Amino acid sequence: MADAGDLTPRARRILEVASELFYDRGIHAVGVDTIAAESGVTKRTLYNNFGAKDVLVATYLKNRHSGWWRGLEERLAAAEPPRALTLFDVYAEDARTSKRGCAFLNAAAELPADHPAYAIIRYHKRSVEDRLGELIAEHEPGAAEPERLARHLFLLLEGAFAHHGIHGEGLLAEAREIARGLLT
Amino acid sequence: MADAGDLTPRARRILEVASELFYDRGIHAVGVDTIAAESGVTKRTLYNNFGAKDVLVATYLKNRHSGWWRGLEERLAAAEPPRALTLFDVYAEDARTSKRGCAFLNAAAELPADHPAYAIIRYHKRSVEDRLGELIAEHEPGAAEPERLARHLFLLLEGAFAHHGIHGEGLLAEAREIARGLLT
DNA sequence: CACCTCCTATACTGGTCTGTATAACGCTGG
DNA sequence: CCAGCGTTATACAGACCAGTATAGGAGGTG
Repeated sequence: MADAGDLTPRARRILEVASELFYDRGIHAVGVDTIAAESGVTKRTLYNNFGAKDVLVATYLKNRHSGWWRGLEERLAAAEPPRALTLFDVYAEDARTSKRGCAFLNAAAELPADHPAYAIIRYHKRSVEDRLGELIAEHEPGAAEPERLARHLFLLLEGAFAHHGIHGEGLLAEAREIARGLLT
Repeated sequence: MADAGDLTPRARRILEVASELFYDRGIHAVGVDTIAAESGVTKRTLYNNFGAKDVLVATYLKNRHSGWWRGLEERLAAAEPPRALTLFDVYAEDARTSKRGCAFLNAAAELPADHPAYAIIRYHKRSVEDRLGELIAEHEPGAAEPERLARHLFLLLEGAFAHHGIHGEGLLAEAREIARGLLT
């Protein structure tokens, strides 16, 4: 399960196509034949590069995390305080792009807990919560219960994203407003 | 897609088995052959009773909603104020039973938006949010922004449940504590 | 030139998917 | 008794599933 940078051009293409299909239709609903055909590549090439579907799934999530994280840090570098709200902005932008919600929550809902991708899901979500905690700490250095506030905002964020496909538009904007009211 | 009460004993058995399998392993991961075999019934009987897997899936969620809702109202009838927190208790109890999180969120993550079951998912979650709004209104009749508070607690509740399988124990208890602090 | 790596093309294995066909059995109500 | 219904048992269709086998082509490097 290499980084996307280590991949040959064909392998990168396979990963791109697989990522889009996994996200849009779900992981179990997409077969390797479909991925190979849509990538314009034979199945042999897919298996030479990834070895198994599970590996491709894990690579999909790992790559999605690192790309998303890079974008987040870029946004944070240009953001003005309170930067914790920037996380809500980034989530809202993701939600605007698609109605399928969070790729990581969707994968977690579909995969067994011992799937190799599950650790990546945990890592991603823990990273988000930890980063949120840092952003809160930098804005409110003397807060009474910083961890509790971080958890509070994290739950708002994740609740809104989890319900994006079910509830409809505007939920993340509302969550952002609620979060803004919780910050001094 | 009948109520569970209208079903023949065999059909009820099929629905029970299918419900457990769908919840534990995911909908796409469970085939009708498995359901029929585990129910001690032939596939013909399954199809005579439900007609198609999609119908069985929709019936699974519809039945799960009505059973869960009955349990919720029983708990609410015996609860002391603020009864909004009883919803957190019920969710926490669900979470204690299984690590697989919310059956409705999981199904939504896996199914396309035009699947017959999707409307049931929307209905279930809208019902929960509406009921939460009522419980808040009865406790704080003069609240400044009751809808916003309801949305706030709803997001805490759903965020915690969505992350139950990822994050580990205790998240719903923390969400409950946060919610308690938001109620007067 | 020879080698090596990546790729193509095609076919296949063995299994699972949803859904249907055919025929017979057992119970229950008229 | 008998007709009807839900059921059993077995088999099948046609498609898809993950993954492998075999053989050979294209391009660069020694």
